[in-house]
Amino acid sequence: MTQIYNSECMIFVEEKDFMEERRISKAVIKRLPRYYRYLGEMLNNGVERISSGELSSKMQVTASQIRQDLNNFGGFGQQGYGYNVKYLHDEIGKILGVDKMHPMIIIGGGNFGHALANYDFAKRGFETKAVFDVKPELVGTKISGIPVMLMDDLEDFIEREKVEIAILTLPKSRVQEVATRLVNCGVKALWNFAHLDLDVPDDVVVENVHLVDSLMQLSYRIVNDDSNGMG
Amino acid sequence: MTQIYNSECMIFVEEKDFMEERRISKAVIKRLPRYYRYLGEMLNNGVERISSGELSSKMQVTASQIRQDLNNFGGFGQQGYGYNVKYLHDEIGKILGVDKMHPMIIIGGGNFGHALANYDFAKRGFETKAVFDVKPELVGTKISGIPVMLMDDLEDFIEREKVEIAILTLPKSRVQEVATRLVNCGVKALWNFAHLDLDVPDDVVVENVHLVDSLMQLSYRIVNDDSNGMG
DNA sequence: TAGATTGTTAATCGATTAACAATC
DNA sequence: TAGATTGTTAATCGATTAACAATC
Repeated sequence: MTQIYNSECMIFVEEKDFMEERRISKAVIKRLPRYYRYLGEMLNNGVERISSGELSSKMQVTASQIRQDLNNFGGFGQQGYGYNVKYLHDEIGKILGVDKMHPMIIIGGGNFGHALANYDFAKRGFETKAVFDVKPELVGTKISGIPVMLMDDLEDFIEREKVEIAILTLPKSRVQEVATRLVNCGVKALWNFAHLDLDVPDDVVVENVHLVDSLMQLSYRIVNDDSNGMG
Repeated sequence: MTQIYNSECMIFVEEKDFMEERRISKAVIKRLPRYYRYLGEMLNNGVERISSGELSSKMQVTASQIRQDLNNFGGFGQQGYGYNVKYLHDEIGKILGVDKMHPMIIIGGGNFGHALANYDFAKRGFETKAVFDVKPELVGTKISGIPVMLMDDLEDFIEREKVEIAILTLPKSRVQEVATRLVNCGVKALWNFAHLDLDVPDDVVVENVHLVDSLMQLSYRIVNDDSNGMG
């Protein structure tokens, strides 16, 4: 931050330094993948341009919010025209980092590990390089083309393949220990499916998928059915 | 709402009618399962009482927020003492509706359907009654004790077993059609794993688990590494 | 040019944090 | 009782919505 002189109101105001990025709120980041998805679908349907107003009614958010969200990252539209669908889609892709490949590994060869290995994340910029498990009988097998490896090879493999993301689908009791091991050998991001909050350094990114929490929110809304009043 | 007389400041203010529930914000509801989880763990560890201050440092949220959140639902604590862990845990359980059993079905017998069928949601108040699939060869088999059934039996089964929740793990192309079918025979809540926003009546509860969106948020945070500045 | 629609500032709304009187 | 800690009101902060000048 630098204090710069604002001639308009004759006081000093704080302004961002040139080149310093604005802090983007979590709420905005959460909405980006949804914009990306809708734009991707329009692109598939051959839609060329879209206004914030049209997108607004499709997505059930205000046009104002769409314009505000996008302008956190720059002006992607054109007055009187709107947004070019392909351009905007690709730009959001770059913001999200899905224009680059991110090497991933899955830790835990159970049901969820299996399901995630079969999921085609590759088309969105995420390539699953291996599934790690403790059971020696699984080693050498493949899950939809992805090799299963032993935990002994973890550190070597991560270094060799420059793994960025680890998907954690192991039992609660073993997750923290493995997370620490991963962090120690340079994994930047953990996608955590265990029902547990991980303790990792600040520079490591953790995204939790707490299914039980999600189901409980669903349950809350069933039980506390607010059909009364318009709130 | 009723206008009641406030003697203090000599004006009329709006007050909630007796029995009318306050609208609870989504942010609060989202935090409840986490409180429930931490309290459950303390309970297992034999902790009897906890203050908002202690819980605050354990959970990395402000004590103020904890007290505000809880007081949306009533006063569960005692001045000078704090909160009784078991009591608070059970009360939040009731608020979330996990004190009652919720009959569920899974639609889609693929990898995710399998993984979810194997997951023990039952201990948290959710009982999976059946897995539905289109493949006739699966019918009659069981997935960890849960029978696999044909889609033809869907409506009958839902009525007979009073199914409340349907877990949707089918291909994108078929989800909306099935969702509509479920809503038409009285299912109250959909737990949607398809990467698609469902169109259902307002009184039907939808909770989305958009894994790709979650992964993209992770990706955003890797790419836009904000190690600079303290924000 | 006139009409449309953005980018952006200002106004509003809601959520979080701070403060403190009530009370166990 | 004195100390602790809640419940709750007030202050602050941030996010959403509205409005409109800029401009294609």
